[in-house]
Amino acid sequence: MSTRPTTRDRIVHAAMELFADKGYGATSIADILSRTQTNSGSLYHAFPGKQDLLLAVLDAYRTGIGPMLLEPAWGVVTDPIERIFALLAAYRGMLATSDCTYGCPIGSLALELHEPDPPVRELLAANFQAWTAAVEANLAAARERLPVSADLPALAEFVLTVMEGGVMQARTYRDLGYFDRAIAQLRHHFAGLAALAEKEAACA
Amino acid sequence: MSTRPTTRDRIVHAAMELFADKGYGATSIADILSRTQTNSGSLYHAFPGKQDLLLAVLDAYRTGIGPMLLEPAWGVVTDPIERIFALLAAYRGMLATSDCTYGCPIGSLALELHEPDPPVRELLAANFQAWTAAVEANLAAARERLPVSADLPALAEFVLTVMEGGVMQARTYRDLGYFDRAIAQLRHHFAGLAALAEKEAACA
DNA sequence: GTCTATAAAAGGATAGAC
DNA sequence: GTCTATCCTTTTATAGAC
Repeated sequence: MSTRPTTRDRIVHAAMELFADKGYGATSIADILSRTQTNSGSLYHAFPGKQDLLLAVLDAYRTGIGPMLLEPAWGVVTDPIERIFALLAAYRGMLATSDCTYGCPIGSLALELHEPDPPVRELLAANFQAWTAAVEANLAAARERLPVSADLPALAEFVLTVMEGGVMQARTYRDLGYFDRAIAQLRHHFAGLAALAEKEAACA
Repeated sequence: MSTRPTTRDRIVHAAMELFADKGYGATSIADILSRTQTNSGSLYHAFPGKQDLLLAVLDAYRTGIGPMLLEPAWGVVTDPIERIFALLAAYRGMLATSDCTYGCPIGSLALELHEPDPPVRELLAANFQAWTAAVEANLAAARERLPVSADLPALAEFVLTVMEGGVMQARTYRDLGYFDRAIAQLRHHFAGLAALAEKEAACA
């Protein structure tokens, strides 16, 4: 099943790391070649140009969101609301082990690329969508604990909103406290929704 | 009072626009020279290098936050909580008139620059801090309408969190709805806090 | 599919006259 | 303080042998 990675895969993997670490524009082809110990001929054999490599990277993030992000985060957690906060805790862990340098690579690219070509923008959006869809599925699983008026898609988007905004501040201040306080506010938000739902249940 | 702008000021102004429009890395010195109709000698006479120009831009944002952002946004609004949402509405307006392209220039730079030199990072943080301080002042003015347990600095940070996260998604999807729904969730959050505060007042 | 060599352009920055 | 001309490096990408 697990055969040795192709040169193409090694290049994509190195590009993922470098784009996350330095940004797309600040990563040169030479950086990628040096990290993978390949020559430009190999890279341009696999990809027409740098932007196509970006597309491959964004596609890898999108298809990897389950096995690389969600499944590890949800290992032992089964409660759907807690799974949402376990996902957020995974981002906290990445910030923590990187000295508040590594946040959300998709968010960084989304704000770095100001006028991305349509295919790039679509893949950025597809990544966000896959993320919020996973959150929304958990919200749906906890439907009875939320007010009937709750807009689940909007609430799932809001979780992403808070994660990205918290990551941005934690990175800027190099202080995990900014992320933690954002998540704490989100906890309060969910607690308020749960209280509303209980009140509704009592009146039914 | 208002004398003709110096060449230095015209360069800073052009750089503000271009950094917001294309990003720092994607803006070349030649771009700035062409927009200001100046020559490289003038730019390098005013600034040692490109990064120093970035510092001047970030400083201009910081000192301009009152007259350029807060005061216009707060023109007719006096209620402190509504002033917070008027500020958010100002960002909505900028997104709307730019086809969801122009969001928060500070946030974009904060995520574009992955390892900014300390002075750059400090100015990014100072911009965030000035913004949240203005929000926090409004929260303090509405102190009696918020629960005694409310953490005003954390709540002010949360407003920034939601704004930045909402801008990111609106820009990525090129859809203002993502921003609007984030703000609507924040409205609910404030409504919940107000309800808590009223309950407290009744029990006192 | 991978190698070396190199083209072709763009980038930041400098020199020195005026 | 502004002008022109230019240096030097980096960058993306290509050519063609193996």
